Amino acid sequence: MKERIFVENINVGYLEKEIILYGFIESIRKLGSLTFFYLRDGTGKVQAFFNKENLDEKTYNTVEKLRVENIVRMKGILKERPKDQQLRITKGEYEIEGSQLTLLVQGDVPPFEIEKLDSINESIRDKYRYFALRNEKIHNKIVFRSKITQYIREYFYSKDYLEIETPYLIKSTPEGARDFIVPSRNFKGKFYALAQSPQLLKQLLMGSGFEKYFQIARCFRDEDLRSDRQPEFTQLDMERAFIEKDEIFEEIESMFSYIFKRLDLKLELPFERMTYDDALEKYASDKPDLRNPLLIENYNIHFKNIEVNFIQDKLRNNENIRGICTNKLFSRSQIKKIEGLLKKQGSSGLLTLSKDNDEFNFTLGKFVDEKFYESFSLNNNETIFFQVGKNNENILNFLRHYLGEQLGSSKEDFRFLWVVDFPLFEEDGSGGYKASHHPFTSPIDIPAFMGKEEFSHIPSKAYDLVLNGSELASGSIRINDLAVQKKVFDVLGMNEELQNNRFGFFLDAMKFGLPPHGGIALGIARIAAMLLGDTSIKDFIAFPKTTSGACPLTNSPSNVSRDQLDDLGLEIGRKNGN
RNA sequence: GGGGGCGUAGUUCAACUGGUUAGAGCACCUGCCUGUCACGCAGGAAGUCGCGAGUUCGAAUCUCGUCGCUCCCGCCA
Repeated sequence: MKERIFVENINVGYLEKEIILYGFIESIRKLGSLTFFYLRDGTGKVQAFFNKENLDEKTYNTVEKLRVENIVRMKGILKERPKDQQLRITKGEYEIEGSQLTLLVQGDVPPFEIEKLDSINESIRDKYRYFALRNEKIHNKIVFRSKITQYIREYFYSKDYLEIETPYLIKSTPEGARDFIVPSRNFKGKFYALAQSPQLLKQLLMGSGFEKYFQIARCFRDEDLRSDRQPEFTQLDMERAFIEKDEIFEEIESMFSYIFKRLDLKLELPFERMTYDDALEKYASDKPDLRNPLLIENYNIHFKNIEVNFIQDKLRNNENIRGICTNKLFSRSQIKKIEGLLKKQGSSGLLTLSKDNDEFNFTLGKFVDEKFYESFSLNNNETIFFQVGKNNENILNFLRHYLGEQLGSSKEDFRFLWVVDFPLFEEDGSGGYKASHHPFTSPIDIPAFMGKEEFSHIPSKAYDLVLNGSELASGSIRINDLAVQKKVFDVLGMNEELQNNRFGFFLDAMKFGLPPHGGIALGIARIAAMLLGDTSIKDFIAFPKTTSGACPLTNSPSNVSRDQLDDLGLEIGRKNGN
């Protein structure tokens, strides 16, 4: 008995020979006694046809019964197709004249047409996800992601890293994201949490002498979703002992270089670097998209002497006048539209200054003189968009993006960027502090930090890797000194008891000594999505959740039985719905 | 928690200011068809207008509530 061959392996060597294929039926065309279709297997598509005249009755009856998405085995002779007939499917230059057909499975009529998946409603696609995944485009995204994972493993193994698993059922530590909690049967009334990341455990591994660790780890965070965020997601998690951040940057750059090489893509090294402060100042974002060349500038000094009350009030109130200069003139209605969009983002208004045929046009034109205009050294056909405000980065960021799109900034390149020196803490809005990365991040200047009483702007050794405006990775050099760690916990408002309660095991480990260490974690689905130019990660996950965190395919979350609850010593108290 | 968009046949959409029996493409079913590849032609079946109230002589359409999908803000150490 002859062996099956895969569509991708079809080649001239099989011409005029009998081959056996397995797969799914797509796009049937019946023309009397001729029946054409595409046969699709896991590797591609090829056209096949059956001619009634040359078939035995049994095969003919099977061909007559054939429906789209049926699962078959077929035997036939491989033929070359005339040049003018070839199609852009995987093996367009070939076709198979079938002689035998076995209908392995004839399922129900499909819930939608696979080829039209792009326009099918998300809820339908998700409910029949296994079916949607037959679509070539999504199928290939899952394949692509698998390749990325493979290359990452290849890279780290080649560099002598150990892949070590850490538990998913761990102790709940309510810092950071909300935990998914898991009740314990043996310890009734107590709970595990699903790991938000392997953070503390990988740090402990550093203390165990595993100096080069990596893991492709699932992370669970019970927070609201976005198109680039799922409640469970996979990270490449890595950590090394005796290392500083430049070495981590080099390692990750070298890893991407390897991935790009395997994908036959070009990549320039090293990646650009920018401090967090610069990123906010020039791009109003801690993850700037460098494909957009527009920069934000501070124009306070130009407005210092103009006689407009609301401007002076705002400047006295420590608000800033920041703006973006573009080499284009905008119509009144375009500007009105932009102002409307900005207001939706929370802006209180929009000022513009432009120069057309040496004539200046400024929103507050009647309140300013020549000196004001001269201070800008504006060229003809340029327009500056101003925003007045404080902590209005989201508005400026929106404006920069919008103007970038209007001016047609490139969508093609891969612009990697390290954003460094994130602040150690952020104000939490109620007089306290919260960790801006996580509480295990080392300050840059430890002695200075240990002496401080005020913690607003302490630069830390935390860094992000940004690609085209999307955060791909986040990491830091960690604290490995007990006193420093305890002081961070203090600043976060945790008293001694709480520290021991939540992180006692970790503080103990520190007492016995953790080497200096640091690492980083990269979102795998995001990498795959970004490399293909997608903003949503959903298609890179075989069975994703909806934006409410539900799974329409399996209908989770769902109720559990009385018995299950009894086993766990649980009772449903307050609840919404049924 | 807040804001925007959406929900009508298996599916994608239409149905004006409320007004006869809610339409169309694709898919599906039947028949014809030897080079199709968005095959073509003829015919057919197919609907709890997301769900629940309300207004009205009359609701897919208006009002209120509710559920779901999606995008964004908050949130995501």
